[in-house]
Amino acid sequence: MKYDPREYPPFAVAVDLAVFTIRQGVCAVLLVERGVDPYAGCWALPGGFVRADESAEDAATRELAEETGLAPFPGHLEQLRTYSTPNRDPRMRVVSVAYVAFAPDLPTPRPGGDVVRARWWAVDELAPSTERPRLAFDHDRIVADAFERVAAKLEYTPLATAFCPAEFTLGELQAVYEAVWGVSLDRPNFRRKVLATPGFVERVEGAAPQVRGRGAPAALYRAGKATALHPPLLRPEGARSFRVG
Amino acid sequence: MKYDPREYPPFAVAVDLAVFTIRQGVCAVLLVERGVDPYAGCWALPGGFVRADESAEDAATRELAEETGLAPFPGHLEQLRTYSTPNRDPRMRVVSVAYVAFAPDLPTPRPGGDVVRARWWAVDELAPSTERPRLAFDHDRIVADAFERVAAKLEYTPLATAFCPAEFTLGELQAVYEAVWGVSLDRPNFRRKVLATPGFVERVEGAAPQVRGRGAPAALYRAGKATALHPPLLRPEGARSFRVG
DNA sequence: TCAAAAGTGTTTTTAGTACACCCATGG
DNA sequence: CCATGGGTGTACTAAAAACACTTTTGA
Repeated sequence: MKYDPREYPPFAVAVDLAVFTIRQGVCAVLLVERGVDPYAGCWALPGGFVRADESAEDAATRELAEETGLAPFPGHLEQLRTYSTPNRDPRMRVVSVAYVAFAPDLPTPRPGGDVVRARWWAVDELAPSTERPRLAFDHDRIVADAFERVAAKLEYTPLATAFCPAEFTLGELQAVYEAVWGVSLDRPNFRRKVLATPGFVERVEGAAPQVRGRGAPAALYRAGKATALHPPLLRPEGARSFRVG
Repeated sequence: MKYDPREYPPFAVAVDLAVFTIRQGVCAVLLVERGVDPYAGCWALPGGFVRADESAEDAATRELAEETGLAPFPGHLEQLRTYSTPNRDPRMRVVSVAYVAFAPDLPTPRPGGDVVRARWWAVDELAPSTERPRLAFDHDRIVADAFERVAAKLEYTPLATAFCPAEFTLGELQAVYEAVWGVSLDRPNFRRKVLATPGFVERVEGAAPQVRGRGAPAALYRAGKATALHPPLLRPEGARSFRVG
């Protein structure tokens, strides 16, 4: 490769975060309202520029801690993909590395910096067929890709546990699957499947705290050591899977 | 977001291509030998810088056509992930968006530009336990990630057909699976599985050309319209799946 | 005592596996 | 005529789906 400067035009590199959680049985994503142009007043994914001395992963981790106020972040963070359409940001050439985070129920973040407001949006509120907010840049596309990634990851990894607190019941775990996939699952079969998969969950000895409502007290589990599910827990036919835009 | 220039330090953005094919029943990846420092004499993935007016996808498509000499490229191209460790390129800050390509057997590319040589490397030649060539930058990591992506994609998409010519026999399709996964599959069961999956392959009327060796003439198929396999074709336990480095 | 949630059991259906076997072709 | 690859059939096994049922708690 030659050193002709025209061969490597300068780009700004940013990260965008699609942080998902389950609140009241509904899958939701965190958006912030932009206070400045471009797209002032629009909702956008939280994010920021990658600094000169850090990797995109570092930038995503840093922004995630800033945005949620929690360090270390208790959930799961992974790279989604990179968006690089030339005019996706009208100000300048910005390449954005998008990340997906799976979070247990977090406190609603306090606004700060250029952010006017921040709130959780149920994924249904952003679904294509509904009246939905206008998102900044290509963030509707990123949200759709991110949500599809979340739904797919639940099939072949145990990452549904990343939506739960450190100790959880099988009912809570099932609620994660049902919220993300938009279906109801057969409880006995779900239970058998989870317990039959080595390393998915580990039993925690001790009674279940009876703060979670009526019914018999449930056994508590924590996340196991497996990183993949063999065989996978495939979503049923009618499961939700939307494309925004 | 403010317009403080320190917030968006300049980066060079590059694409790297991990192009895989099946040759003589072996899965192989295309590498080029670098002629200039850094890493002169090392083998590297083909790639180049993203130009000011194109997306990373465009750059990958362009490089793929240049590298293989074929436009349009007959196989499948998809984004893998982005690598952004601060010192991955000693010259300057380079963020690289890596792509994976699935190719039918291509002619060995002619060198050109800064490339001294180019050749196909069997994935076994790059496996961790063997004496293997030193790869430039973090390309051993990218190759490993890319190969894992290929092996996984065969499970739940019909993209094995992208390794085959436009018309192919079920034996050739099975050979793709066996080469990538490093296992032998039961032919009757593989056949049933493929034919039972709607949209995986379509029958092509007409006889099979008897140029492919001995045995009875095989029926010809072409790729179907499905984009995913329901249910997936999971690799057996002993299937190959290596991490380089 | 009833609704809600946890947990167990059983039957049916489906998908996957492991084979044995015949056919067509080229050397 | 036999090795090689294509194609069919069939029995066995494992997993998934559907659903009935008991238990434990809070209201």
